[in-house]
Amino acid sequence: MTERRFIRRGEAASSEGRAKGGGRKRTDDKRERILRAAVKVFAKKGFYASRVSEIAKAAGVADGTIYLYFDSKDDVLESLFEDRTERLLTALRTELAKHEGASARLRRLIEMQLGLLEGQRELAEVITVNLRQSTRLLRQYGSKRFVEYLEFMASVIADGQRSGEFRDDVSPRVMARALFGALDGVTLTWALGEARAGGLDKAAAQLAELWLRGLEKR
Amino acid sequence: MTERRFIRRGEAASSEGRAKGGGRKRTDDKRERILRAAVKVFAKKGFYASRVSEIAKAAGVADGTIYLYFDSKDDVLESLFEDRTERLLTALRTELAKHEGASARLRRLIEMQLGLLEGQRELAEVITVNLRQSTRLLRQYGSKRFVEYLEFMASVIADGQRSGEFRDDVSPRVMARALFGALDGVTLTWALGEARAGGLDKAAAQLAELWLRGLEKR
DNA sequence: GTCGAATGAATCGCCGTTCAGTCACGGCTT
DNA sequence: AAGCCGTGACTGAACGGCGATTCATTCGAC
Repeated sequence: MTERRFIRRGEAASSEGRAKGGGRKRTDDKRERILRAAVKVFAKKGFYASRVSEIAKAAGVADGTIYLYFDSKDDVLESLFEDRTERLLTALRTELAKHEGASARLRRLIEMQLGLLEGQRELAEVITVNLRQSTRLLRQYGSKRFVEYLEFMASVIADGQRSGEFRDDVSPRVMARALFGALDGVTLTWALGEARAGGLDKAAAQLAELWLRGLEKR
Repeated sequence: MTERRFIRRGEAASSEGRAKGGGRKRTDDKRERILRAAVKVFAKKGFYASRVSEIAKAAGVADGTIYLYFDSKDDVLESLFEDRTERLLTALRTELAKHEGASARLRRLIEMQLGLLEGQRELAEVITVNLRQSTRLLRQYGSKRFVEYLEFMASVIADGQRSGEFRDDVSPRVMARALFGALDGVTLTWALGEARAGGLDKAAAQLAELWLRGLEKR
């Protein structure tokens, strides 16, 4: 009911520029343009109130073209989410590898999740709000990537317990969910509110402190 | 665009029972029946995938009747949310008044938010998931009741800071958002997952411990 | 008989999706 | 080099289904 068809991934690294004579080859570049447009539109009006034709217009593409790259409107949201979460996850893995100790890593994780969104209010809004709008996404218990993300958070905590840095009388999974929820809640307020610069960074510092103290073994 | 019409609130305390000869007077009782049915339907399929006719059927009422009590499908969700949040808030205010000290009160708050939902998986699901589905609800920065709820949480924290129990280098508002997010995240997983009995209670204990340690002045 | 709550079939506008047609490209033939 | 095709990406008007909402009608209570 929702296989992704046609799509060729990674290919010709898409040198981004419109280049010379608008090619006639299907490009990942176009797929990306659609995703970017979708972020804007979804953020402004929410998934259900967004029209496919609006996304098409914003992407500078015909309505039908969207269906060459995605199966359905739902698939656009899902792909968007998968795609961006994957990026975040990759960035996190790379970055956290540079740090020693569960505390430092957890702090960095919090800073990064909030930090990356600080400059991307629209994306933040789509992820926190719209994710919950596609029933399918949630029913499947979140997409694979999302579960992967939570498991990653849980593993950071579990590592800390194993090394003796963190209390081991709490469930890493529950803590991961709670931490994600906390970050998500703060982001939501920020995105829907004034979204003032630096707001998330300040929140990140406070939250990191709170969680580290809360998890500290003593 | 969304004034609530016709509706008579609180009146005749609705003695709940179907009573004798199904009256021909508009009753709060019927309104409540519709809300209860809406919880079930929304929980099962999500707000957008739910059909007004399904709610009507579940409530044992004609489609059109719903429009005698609510302005629109959106209004049903909004009313549901306002109504239930108000109940929770009232219960919380009463309960917390019985406890001395910000720590005890915060712990009780966490236990209650999770505890009240423990027996009401469907309601939990509607509140955590569906709330975010009505763009309007969110855009208005959450309903009045929701803001009220958050302010209440923030005030518990602020009290603790004033009394010297909690660190005062964190923003009560940010912490309230984060705490709500954490509880919400845990509830969401629980509601969508196995929802095993006692799961939320256990989570409540862990979360309370974590937050109290994190907020503790030292 | 009057009032108005309740009904539920019919309406009607909307919007996701389709698909017949267009057109750019690149290879092939001459 | 110039003309000719075949291919398939792209287009966007038109379709079709769906479901929220309406409202003419029913009927119970007083």
